Amino acid sequence: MFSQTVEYALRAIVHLAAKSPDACTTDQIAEATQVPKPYLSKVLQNLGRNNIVRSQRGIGGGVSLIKSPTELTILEVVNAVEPIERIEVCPLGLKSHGKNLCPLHRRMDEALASVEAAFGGTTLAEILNEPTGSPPLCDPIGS
Amino acid sequence: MFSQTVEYALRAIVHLAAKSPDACTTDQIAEATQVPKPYLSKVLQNLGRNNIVRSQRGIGGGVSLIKSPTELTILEVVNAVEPIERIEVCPLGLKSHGKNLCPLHRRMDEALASVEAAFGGTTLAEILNEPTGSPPLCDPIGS
DNA sequence: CAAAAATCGGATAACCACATCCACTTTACG
DNA sequence: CGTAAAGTGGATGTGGTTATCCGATTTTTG
Repeated sequence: MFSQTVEYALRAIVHLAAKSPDACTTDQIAEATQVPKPYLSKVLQNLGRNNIVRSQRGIGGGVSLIKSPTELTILEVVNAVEPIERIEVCPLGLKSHGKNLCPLHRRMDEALASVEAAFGGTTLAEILNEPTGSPPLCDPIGS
Repeated sequence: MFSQTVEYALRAIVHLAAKSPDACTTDQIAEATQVPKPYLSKVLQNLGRNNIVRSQRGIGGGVSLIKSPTELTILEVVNAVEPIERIEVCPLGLKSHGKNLCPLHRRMDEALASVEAAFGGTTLAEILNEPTGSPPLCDPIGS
C-alpha cells in the first residue's frame, strides 16, 4: 500500500527530526534507519529538491530539516516523494459528469482523503514526543 | 496509491454486481469498464481463484458473482487482488518491542486501518443503490 | 460429431520502482 | 594548498506490475 520509498523517506525524516536542528550524514541515517545507503542518498536528494531538507557538502556537512519538527507534517514528506493523488474526475474519463464522481470512485476518494487526514494531522514533533514504550524507529535514538 | 489492478478489479465487480446474478462475458465487461480485454481476463482469473467470481466456459458462459451484492464488500475484492497488509510488527525488525509499534509506524498503520474501514463498510449493493447523479462507473449501465 | 463461443494457461514484452556503483564536485581543516 | 569528508549526478542492473498474444480446453448448439 505504501511504497518502499515512502517508508524510507519517513524513517529518514524521523531520524533527522530527532537530531534537529543538527545535520546528519547519509551514513548515519542509513545505519539508524536500516535503509540501503545508495538508495537513501537518492531519496534524500529528492527530499532536497522538494525543500523538505537542506544539504551541505564537505567535512562536517550532511542533511538537515528545513522546517521545525513542530511545523512539519508526515503528509508533506509523503507528498514530496510520492504525492497522494485524490480522485478529482472519473478515471473512465466520461465528460458527462464533471466533478460528480460515481459511487465507486467517491468511496475510493474518501479512503484517500482519510489517509491524507491521518498524515496531515500529525507533525514530526508529535511522533517524537508521543509517550510510548517504543521510541521512534523502534530503535533507541543515539545508540 | 491504489494500483491499476485494484481499479480494474473494482470496475469489473461493480459491473458484475449490476448484472447480478447473471453472468457477463469478458468482452462485455471490458467494453463497459474500459479495461484492456487481455489484462481484464487475468484479473478475472485471479478473482476466480480467490472465490469472488465463478466462471463458466462455452457458449452462454461468462463470469458471475459468487456472493450477492448485498453481502460483498469492496474490501473483499481489494484483498483478493492486492491484500491490504496492516503493519503488525516493526518493519525494522527489532525484536525488542513485539507488537508495540513505534509512533511512526502506528500512524501509518492507523492510515491503513482507515482505508480498511472505508472499504470494509461498503457493499456493492450500497454502491449500486446510492442516490447520485452519476451512475456507477460513470457510465449508464446497459448502454 | 462439428462448429462456434467462451475461459484458461503459458510465453512474451514494455515500463517503472528499487537498488547499486562510480566518477565528480564542494567544503573543512591542517 | 592538499587531503579527506561529504553530497551530486549519471549509468546500470533487477524484479514486479501492467499489458498483449495465442494455442489449448471446455461447453453449448445445430
